Amino acid sequence: MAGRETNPNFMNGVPELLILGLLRQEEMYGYEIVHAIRSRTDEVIAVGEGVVYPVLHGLEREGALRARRRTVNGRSRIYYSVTAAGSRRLADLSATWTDLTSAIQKMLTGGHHAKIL
Amino acid sequence: MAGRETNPNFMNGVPELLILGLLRQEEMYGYEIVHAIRSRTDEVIAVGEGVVYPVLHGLEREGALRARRRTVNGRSRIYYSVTAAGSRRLADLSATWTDLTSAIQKMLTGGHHAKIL
DNA sequence: TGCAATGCCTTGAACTTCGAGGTACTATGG
DNA sequence: CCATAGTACCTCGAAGTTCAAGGCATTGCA
Repeated sequence: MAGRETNPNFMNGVPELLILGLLRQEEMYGYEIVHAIRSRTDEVIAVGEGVVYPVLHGLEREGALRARRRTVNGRSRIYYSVTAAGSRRLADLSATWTDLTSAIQKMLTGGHHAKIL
Repeated sequence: MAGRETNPNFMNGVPELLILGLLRQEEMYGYEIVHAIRSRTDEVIAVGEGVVYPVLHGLEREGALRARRRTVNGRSRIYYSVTAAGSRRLADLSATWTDLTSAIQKMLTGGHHAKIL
């Protein structure tokens, strides 16, 4: 019994956050995003295409991204840009991420002492 | 083809990190840890017992934690404390976490511009 | 007596990511 | 001319976590 009420997968939405953050700065296509995340984080984070493409499609379906097909150098690419809804979503995810990291920071630097007995 | 070589679940080990960080400061038992995480993070993070107990058992099996059964107020509790190996593990996880957050921070504050074409 | 809280534990469902594979086209080099 | 590597899209199954809920036993309180 006792309704646990934990939080829904507190660790989620990071790939989404990264992708939206990237696209806010600059229009990009999937394949480019995969490599951009890798290089800009110096390999610290390396998500595969199997993560990026589904996220892209999901965000587009939700209206957070706008897709535009363009051909460059004989190559067909799908460029994504952030919509107004996407900006809001990004702000939300950013806030959540900030809360999370500062919570963890607080825990690690210790110094509370509120025992339960 | 093409060996993707992404990083193994870059988001993992956070519950472990939190638990080790907590126990480094002070000996605790499972049930207490669950509530401590909740209260010290102001509900931002709320992991359930289904997460905490398995992590505790795993860390003990690896030798990162030492368990000691004690009875307090007629209640049997299993107190865990961090071993030397546990401290090393904590240092590793902390470093990984720091790298991860600063990588994400870097991505979000933008300003790189190293396009791939 | 009955209910809530304490304290331990396990398990199945749900969700994410990983890793690999598939298709197609272009550029390069032998 | 053909083979290989790179670009660019996509999907799917296996693996790994976390969630939510439940079970069990004891103590405290009304």
